[in-house]
Amino acid sequence: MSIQTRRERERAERERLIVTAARELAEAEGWDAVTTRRLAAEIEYSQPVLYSHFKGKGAIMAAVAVQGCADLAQEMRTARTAVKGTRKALAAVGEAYTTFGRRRPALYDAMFTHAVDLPFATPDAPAALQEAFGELVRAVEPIAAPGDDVGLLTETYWAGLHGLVTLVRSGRLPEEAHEQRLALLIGHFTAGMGAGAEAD
Amino acid sequence: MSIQTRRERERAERERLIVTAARELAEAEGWDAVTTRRLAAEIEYSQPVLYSHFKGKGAIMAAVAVQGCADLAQEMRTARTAVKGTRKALAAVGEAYTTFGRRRPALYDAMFTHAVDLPFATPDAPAALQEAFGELVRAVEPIAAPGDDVGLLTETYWAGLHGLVTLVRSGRLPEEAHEQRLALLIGHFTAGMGAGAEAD
DNA sequence: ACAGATTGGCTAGCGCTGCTAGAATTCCCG
DNA sequence: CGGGAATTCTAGCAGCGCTAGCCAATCTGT
Repeated sequence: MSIQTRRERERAERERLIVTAARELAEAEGWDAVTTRRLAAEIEYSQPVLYSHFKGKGAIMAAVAVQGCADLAQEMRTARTAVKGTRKALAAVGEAYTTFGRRRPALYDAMFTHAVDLPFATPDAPAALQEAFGELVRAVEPIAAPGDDVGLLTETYWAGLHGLVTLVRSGRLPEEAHEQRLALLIGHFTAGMGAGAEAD
Repeated sequence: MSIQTRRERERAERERLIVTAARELAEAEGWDAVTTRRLAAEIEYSQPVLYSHFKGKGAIMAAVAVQGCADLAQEMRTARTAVKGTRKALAAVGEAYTTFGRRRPALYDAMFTHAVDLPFATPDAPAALQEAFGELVRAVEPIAAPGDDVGLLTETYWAGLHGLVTLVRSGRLPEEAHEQRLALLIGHFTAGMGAGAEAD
């Protein structure tokens, strides 16, 4: 039994190594540079080893994406709990989200841009995904009007943030006015709130 | 001179043929199916002919994207002028935009998702791009508050629409509640308007 | 402790991609 | 009708994701 567990442990560690190498390579040189040959060289094994861990390159990217979601969730939580007030919390989370997307573009692409067959909006989505979405929900929920569906409202806010990130990153929108656009988005989502709800 | 012009005319026609074939193939089977070999077979020429017209596959996709922008601009204009009232106009354009994105996903990807080196937010952007954005501006401008920068507000609205389209299309958001999310987005963008501005 | 079974990794290769050099053909003009 | 220019095609390069089949190291049963 000890031998079995040791092997499983080593195998799990190698799997972690693959995912880490893929993420680092992608963040350093973009996903185009992440080829199975290059990745195999990076982990100092031959190509077929990758396929004994993952079904293919897409599955490796999916694993990186899940890891990235955990990172994003943590950054959003930190941002949200660092400020006081519902309006500020929504802004902080929005800021954290877009900053993440612009600071770690390759990771962001794996998570939200590239086609990747992960279950997303279902109960059997990976925990990290649900955590990240949950952070958004916690920020949006306080600004929802009485009759609003919080889930749908969160998804809509998410879409706004995602649009800003992707359009800026792909050069469709100039980078410089990003903060102003983000402020506009947040402003419109908090416009319906009661005026005296908080002391700014 | 007559011969020269005839050749140029034939050449221009073949270029149109390439772009059309690329668009149709992409819309029928996705961009992965649009290989240079396949495209060459489709137009009944050999591969290198493509490279005498375009710098590479990316340039062909860019040409398709520009053509798509013209289509989108027209559909948005039709939608906008078909209704009366600023709020309804904004909704109609948003609806037209997202419908376009979901009805012609391959075209939409070439325009707004895939990396393509087209000048976007500059004066030397292709006319079709500026037209499409101009249609958005015309719909957003009436709902802008006095101090607002209309351009930035339009970009923000665009980002919201783009986020909705891409997240739904990639399976990150369930398709069914799309209309409700769109209504939420539009609602928040028109929330600041004076109540009696129009008769619904 | 040793023979046989099993696991696991590697070499080599398939079919495909975007793209291009150089041969071959076609066309125009004198 | 022949020479020169423009144009198109054949053939191939390097690299991609992925996999079949061999080979060595390891574990198991006696």
